[in-house]
Amino acid sequence: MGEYSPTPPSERGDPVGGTPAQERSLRAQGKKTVNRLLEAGLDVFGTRGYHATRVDDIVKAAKTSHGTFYLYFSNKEDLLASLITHCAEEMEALFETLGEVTPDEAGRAELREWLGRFASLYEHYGPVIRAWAEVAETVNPAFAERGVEILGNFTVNLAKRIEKASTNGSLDPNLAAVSLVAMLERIFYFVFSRQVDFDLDALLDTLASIAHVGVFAGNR
Amino acid sequence: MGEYSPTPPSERGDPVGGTPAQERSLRAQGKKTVNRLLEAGLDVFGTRGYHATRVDDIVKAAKTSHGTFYLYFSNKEDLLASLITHCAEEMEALFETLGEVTPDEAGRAELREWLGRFASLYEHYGPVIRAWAEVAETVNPAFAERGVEILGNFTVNLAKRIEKASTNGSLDPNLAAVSLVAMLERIFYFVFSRQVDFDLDALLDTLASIAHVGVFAGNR
Amino acid sequence: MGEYSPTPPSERGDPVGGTPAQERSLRAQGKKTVNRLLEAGLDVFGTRGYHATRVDDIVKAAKTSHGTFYLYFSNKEDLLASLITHCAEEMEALFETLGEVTPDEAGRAELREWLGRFASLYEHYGPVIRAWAEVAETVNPAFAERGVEILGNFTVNLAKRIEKASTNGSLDPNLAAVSLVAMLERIFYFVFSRQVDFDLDALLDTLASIAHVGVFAGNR
Amino acid sequence: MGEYSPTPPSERGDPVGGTPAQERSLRAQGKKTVNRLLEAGLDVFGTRGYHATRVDDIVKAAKTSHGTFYLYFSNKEDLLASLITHCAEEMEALFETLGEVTPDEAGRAELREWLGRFASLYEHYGPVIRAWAEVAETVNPAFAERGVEILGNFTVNLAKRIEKASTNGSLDPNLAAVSLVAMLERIFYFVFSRQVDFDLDALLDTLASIAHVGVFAGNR
DNA sequence: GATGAATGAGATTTCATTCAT
DNA sequence: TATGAATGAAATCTCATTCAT
Repeated sequence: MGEYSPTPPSERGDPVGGTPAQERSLRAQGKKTVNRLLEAGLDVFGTRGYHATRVDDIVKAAKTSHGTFYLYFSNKEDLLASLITHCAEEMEALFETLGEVTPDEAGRAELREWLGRFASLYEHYGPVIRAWAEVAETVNPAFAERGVEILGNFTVNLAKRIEKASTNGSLDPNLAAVSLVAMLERIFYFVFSRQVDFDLDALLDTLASIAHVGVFAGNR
Repeated sequence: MGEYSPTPPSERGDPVGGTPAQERSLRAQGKKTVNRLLEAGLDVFGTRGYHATRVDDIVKAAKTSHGTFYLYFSNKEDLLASLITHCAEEMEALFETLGEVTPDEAGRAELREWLGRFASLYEHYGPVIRAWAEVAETVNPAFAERGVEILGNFTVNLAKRIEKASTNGSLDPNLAAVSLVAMLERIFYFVFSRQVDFDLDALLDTLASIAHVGVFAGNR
Repeated sequence: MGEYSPTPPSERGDPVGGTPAQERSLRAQGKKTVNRLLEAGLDVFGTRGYHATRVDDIVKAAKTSHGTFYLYFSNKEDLLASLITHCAEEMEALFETLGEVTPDEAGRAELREWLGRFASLYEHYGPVIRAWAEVAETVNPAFAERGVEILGNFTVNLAKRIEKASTNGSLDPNLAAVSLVAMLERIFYFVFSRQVDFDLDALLDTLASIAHVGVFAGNR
Repeated sequence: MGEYSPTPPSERGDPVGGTPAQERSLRAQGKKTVNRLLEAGLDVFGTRGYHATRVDDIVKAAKTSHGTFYLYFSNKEDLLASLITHCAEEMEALFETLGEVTPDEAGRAELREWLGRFASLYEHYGPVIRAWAEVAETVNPAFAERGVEILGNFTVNLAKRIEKASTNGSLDPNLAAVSLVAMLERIFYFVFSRQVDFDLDALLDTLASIAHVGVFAGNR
């Protein structure tokens, strides 16, 4: 399985803190704390779901205090925004890594590899991606815009390749691209939230197959 | 487009109220109130999302009072349970209506029709379906079980047909079935929550195409 | 001493509740509670000062709960706004009651009577008037506007009379009017906040004298 | 206009720091920091009001840190105390400068000059004077005592002169003195907090006139 | 059957103050 | 001497739920 290992925030140069954090200059200790909070947030969003998690949960998971939380983030949504920023970067990077998808076995393999990397990313950032969608719809239009931007870019890209590959007239490349992304988002959600219990490798094979044959005119 | 018109609760014989309601026998006025609350709930869940809606929102939308709400439902979750019951019935009925999917044009048309009906159902019950997934994951395992039951039944069903049609070895029928459902759930969510703006008919054509070619070994 | 008895909110037809209260329809009990809160607020502002009073203090004084407070007012400032509305009405009414101020003894008496009424109003609404000024400067410009409007009206009025009476060239009627009002506001503050301990009647005599002789060209 | 230029703390030999500062001996840099904090405090009290300013605001305005603040002052009140000490000294000095107020034009001019100096002082120390009154009432009786002491001295002084000048029986010299001070405090507050927009020279003329004619038996 | 009123537990948020470097 | 980091007590505010009419 083609692995893609999402860089945890703590291993990057500059953690992106929330609004209050950006108005201060952070030293090493401060950055460490920001990261602890980000990771705690991701963790708790994953287990309790974004809406159900209270700032208190995050603070406990990060072994720090309420006061400290508000030193770096203006609220729970602000922390989510930071996570989204990180996640968005990873997604954009990932989206660039999809090579050409030919109708032969090589094309299928390319897809399969890429799906594996996507699954890895989703395994890590799933809670953020789900919260992102929820919040985009109801709370903060800015999140929606960023999402549309990223998905849009990828979709356009994907659509071009579909167009090149496809001989199927009833298949709109753009719609097909979005449909694929939708499928991935939801099936990974099912898998990683343990609502269904599947063998991941088999699933990735199946997804690659559906995509390859269904939209890239791949040989069966 | 093959239309499927989900029966609104108000047009059925017996509205399914929440726990408190079931312990009493409702007269005409009571039933009307239950229905107003159910529809208000569905409506508000749609605009604000399940977690963000407060009992107060529902009560205002239904033009009634807090006291009245608790006369018929024990809490917000109880109201969701009622909606889920309705929705589950509709889904089960819908799932039965998928005929045989042959590799030829007729099979594609069958799929296409059925997708249209699913879209109609989703358009109405989308908020419930989304809340269902959210809540299943975190709040109430009973919801998860009911979901697994329904989806499981359908999936098994679908898988059998895929198996019959498919000649593609790398495609696990069960996984393919779930993947299809996942795709539909998410893409309809995108569409009906207006996060993307598509022509529904074209989308349904595309979805039918992907499914037909990708998993039912349909001709291109 | 000419007494002016400010109508307590509870004796009026319609208590002016805060923003949340205006969105609901209040029954008798609700109105009673609004009034209890308003009076408690006035009371506590008086003893602790606006800034130092916590919602908790008001709630305790009104013998009700936090929840109830926020049922009728959106915060402490909102309650102050209500009190200001009441106070502003009383002030406008009071300002209309100043008759002509002639240079003779009758004029002095007229002033003296009116000052007594002002003192009474200030005794009741002092805490509001002080908070009004504080908050106007820093928190909410809307309060400032209302204040300027009321004082402006009165000042213009007063200035006209000063102009009629005065033969003193170096005395700008408008400035004189504002100066008088300033003097009253502050001296009453000193007196009623017990920062100085004076005989009120003697003080009113003195104030009447200063005003009469100093700006109304009254005989000594 | 008779100008009185209040010595800024920074130009004096010994800045009066707060309690912690007095327990240590300050070098040049320390004194500079104390002064930066004092001036920042005065500045922020002016714009946000004493109660609404947080230590954080002062610290930001002084371009220093929380830690540093507490190196020199034990809290916000302690900083106010320092400012009050400075202000009190200036006021006492100012109060000594009022010469004899004769009924003729010279007396009026004397008053007018002095008022100009008072206005200058108020322009600088207004925020302190206002905070002083607020805090005296509710927080710290020591402030009240100091205020009474200063105003008392001045009032007694002023009262003697009023008594000498006055032939007006209904005018209690003490009360008249306090009333004058009250008038000045409030009208300068109005002017310098920009709640009203007046020509300062004209205002001073008017105030001088009211005081001269109203309490010093001056000729019109 | 219906409603507005009331409640209080719990969540969020602020901020003065202390601490380690 | 200076500073950013951390803390936690206390305040604000929300909202599901119960109650009296």
